[in-house]
Amino acid sequence: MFKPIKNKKVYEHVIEQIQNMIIDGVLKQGDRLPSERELASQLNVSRTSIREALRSLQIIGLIESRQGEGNFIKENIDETLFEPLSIMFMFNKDKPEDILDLRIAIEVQAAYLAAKRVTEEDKKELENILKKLNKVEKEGNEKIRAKYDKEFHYKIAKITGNYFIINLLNNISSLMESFIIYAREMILKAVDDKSLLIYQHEKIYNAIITNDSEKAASYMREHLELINTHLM
Amino acid sequence: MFKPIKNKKVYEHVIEQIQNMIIDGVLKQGDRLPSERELASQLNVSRTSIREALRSLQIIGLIESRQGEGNFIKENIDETLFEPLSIMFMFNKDKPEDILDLRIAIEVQAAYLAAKRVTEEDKKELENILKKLNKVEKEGNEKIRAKYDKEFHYKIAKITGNYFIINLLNNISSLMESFIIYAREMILKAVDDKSLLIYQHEKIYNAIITNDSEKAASYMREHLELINTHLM
DNA sequence: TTCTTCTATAGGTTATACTAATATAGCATT
DNA sequence: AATGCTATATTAGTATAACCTATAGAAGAA
Repeated sequence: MFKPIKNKKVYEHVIEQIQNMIIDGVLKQGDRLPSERELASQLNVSRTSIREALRSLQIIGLIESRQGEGNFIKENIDETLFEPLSIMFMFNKDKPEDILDLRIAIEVQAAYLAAKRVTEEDKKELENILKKLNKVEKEGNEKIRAKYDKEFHYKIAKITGNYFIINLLNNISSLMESFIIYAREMILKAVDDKSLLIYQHEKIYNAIITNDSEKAASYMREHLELINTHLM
Repeated sequence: MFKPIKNKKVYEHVIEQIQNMIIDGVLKQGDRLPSERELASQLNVSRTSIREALRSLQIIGLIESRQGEGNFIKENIDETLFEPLSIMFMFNKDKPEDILDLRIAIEVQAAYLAAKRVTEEDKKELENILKKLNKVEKEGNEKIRAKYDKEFHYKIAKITGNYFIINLLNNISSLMESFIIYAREMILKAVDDKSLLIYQHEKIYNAIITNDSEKAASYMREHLELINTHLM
């Protein structure tokens, strides 16, 4: 008979409004929001509520607060996922290897899609990275080796053009580095037969440039499984 | 050469302390935090700062605020990723199909791992779901069909025991449902040859119960690619 | 016992005052 | 003309106090 009154929290309303303004294109990346006081008066709520909303938007990576300047829609939202993934990792600390399996999921699909979508320009870039990688593979410097290795995998993700894949891979890498320090270097040291790694990279590369998506995926899986077994 | 001076915001300190208490095991899932006023006095900061910290922790899904009761460490953090993924989706609205490729990434790996880790009990459960699915496939009700279809895929993710995979799949499903309403029903309607779907599900099932991870992965990919093409 | 009401305490919201960082403009020195 | 300084306005960051609202549990009434 009697209808219940509204319930939603004020700060939730504020979050919603700002999100909508972004969806509708009123606010774009890099734009500055009205000042907290102005927002408060425009929405007719207290500045505290505005701030709680802004704080939330900041944590999920949507805006950036700069004291003395204002609140801005983030240009680069590549780290959006990092915090939540870290949280999941925290509660999952018994099984850190799970993150490695997630990485395989992403990278295998990345290789598959890359083989389908690779352009001529991509092929050249990928070839360059591979050449550099093979060159330093014979020298001693682990760090440089790790750098190009990372670049190779990252480039493949880039070729897919899939924002989620690029982003997830980035975040997984960050997470791995935070928790398993120097993971990559350790892995590379653990693998005795360096030429095996070179060979695997080349197989992946060849599959991608010949648009053989199935093979690209399975070679990538083979490559990452090898690395995983050495990590355990 | 010159190092920047410290700056950290007060609420960031608060967040850090609470996170550390969780990592160190002082606070466990379901535990109640001290009241806001008590936290404020214990940490010697204002309640405003405490609240901004708590609000942030709430948004990333770490705690839950219940008015009149208190703030609690979340029991079930399955929705942790949803918000950030939505944000990414917002900025990526030109290419909604990217989420489908991410889904393939997750599910292909899920099938691969499931084939390796499946137990006898899992096999029975999966078989039951498959039987129900085949049964309703011939009847008309799309909704029930969609329900069991979803259950089949979810069970495979569950078998992996990988928290990230289960969680990501959940979130991707939510996201798909939010943005592509009734996606699953639409897909099922679009695929003329129902028996093809049955056949694909059975191939995946057989690969998993015979521990053939390679085949499980490739059949799963085939299955999802078919669905994707019908969605575009 | 069962139901209602009261009460203490929790989070939710507002208002106000102050602190700290930043950009800008204007002025002075060189 | 370039640099350095200072005052000022504007912004976010923090603190405090008061009050609103939801909840659980105690107290009381039936």
